[in-house]
Amino acid sequence: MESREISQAVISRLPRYFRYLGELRDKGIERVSSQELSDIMRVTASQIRQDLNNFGGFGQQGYGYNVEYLYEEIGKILGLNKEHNLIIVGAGHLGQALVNYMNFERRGFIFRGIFDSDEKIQGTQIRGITVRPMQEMESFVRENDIDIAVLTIPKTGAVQVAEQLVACGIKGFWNFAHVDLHVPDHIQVESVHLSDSLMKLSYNILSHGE
Amino acid sequence: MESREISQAVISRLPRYFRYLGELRDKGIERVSSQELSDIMRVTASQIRQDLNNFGGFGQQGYGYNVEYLYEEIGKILGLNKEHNLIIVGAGHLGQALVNYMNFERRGFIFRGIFDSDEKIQGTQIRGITVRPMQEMESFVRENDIDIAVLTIPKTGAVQVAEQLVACGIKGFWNFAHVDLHVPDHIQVESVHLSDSLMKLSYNILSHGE
DNA sequence: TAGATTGTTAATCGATTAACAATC
DNA sequence: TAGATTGTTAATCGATTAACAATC
Repeated sequence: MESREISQAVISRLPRYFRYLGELRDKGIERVSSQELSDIMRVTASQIRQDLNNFGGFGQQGYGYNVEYLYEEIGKILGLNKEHNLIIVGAGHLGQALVNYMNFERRGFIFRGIFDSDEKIQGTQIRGITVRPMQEMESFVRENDIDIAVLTIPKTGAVQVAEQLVACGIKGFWNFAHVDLHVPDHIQVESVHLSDSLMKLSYNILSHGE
Repeated sequence: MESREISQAVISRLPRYFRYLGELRDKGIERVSSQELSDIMRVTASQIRQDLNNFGGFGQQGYGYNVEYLYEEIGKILGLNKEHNLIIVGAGHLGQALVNYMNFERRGFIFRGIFDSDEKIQGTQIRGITVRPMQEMESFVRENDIDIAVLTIPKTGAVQVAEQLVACGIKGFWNFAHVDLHVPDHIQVESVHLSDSLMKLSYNILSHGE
């Protein structure tokens, strides 16, 4: 059952719905119609209804959607009701910034281990978590039920590290290395290519055709 | 002239072409066909040709594309042949990480100023750049020909800071705050919503329908 | 019940892929 | 010239929007 795949375009929009619903909830608003949400979020009401109905009928005709309920349901769809165990590979500036960012933890994404090949920082702590040598990574992942590896290492090492982690049964990568990871189908990769993003901005800033 | 707008889907792929062409160039490879590039990049050859032809005929029948030339041309399309002056607003962990990341500078994105409302870090330096108080931001932007503002502040402050910067003539925002910025049409926003990205990964990790 | 608004089907739009004539 | 490969048009596919019957 549940044979139709839901498109990544839809999935990409869910966190945004989740965010706006959270804000409505925090304001104490109880119900919202697709049209009201459409006005706030600047997407069509049609798209909102279409998107939500991929996952079930969360609304009620003549009423709209219950904010609290829809918020909770989207949270569940996104897997935010479960804890995720993460490791971070690469304790440079970006790795440290991510570990220090509290909001991930609030959503159930818990950093369990930090790994780095630089001996000078091994043994130091970042937000109470010890930086470990790379040699310990594989056993750590196996023994601590790690779901997600965050790669904040230079691209040269990333492919090989990813291979190791695949062999240890990792489920997904949050990849900040500037390289495309090729992993088996059942393993997920979400890449954040910061320089690609900046280049896109650079393009859009140029005045085209006037 | 140049009346047709080029879709953001195409623009998003340009940095990736640029990256692969750079790698081919570094390997000393002189020419590449759309089919070869297709095999390496795992996109269709048709898409590559279609994408490139939005900007002009860079290839040659029977030969393919000259790697060096195409690399340079895509760089120009992305505006990488020009320097961009950036400021960063918010000198927290993420802000520091971005300032410290050398590769942006290599591509012509130069951090000129850092601003933060926290008096304790004002006056300190990050990679040789002094952290300034927010009050100095507007005049700094006006006097230093700043194109891009990188927002690494909490979402509560972001909207108001963005408004100020729009009034100072900023061209674009690289927005890491967890909020959607609404700015006039001629101003560009490229958002990096890290938690959205992580939630998407979380969804994809769940085993759906088996 | 009447009004409101969903869930869902149908229509449109845009993006991707295929095909092939042009041409190096 | 013959072979290769582009540039570009046509066909397909998928995603978005519109419309409306179902129903609370």
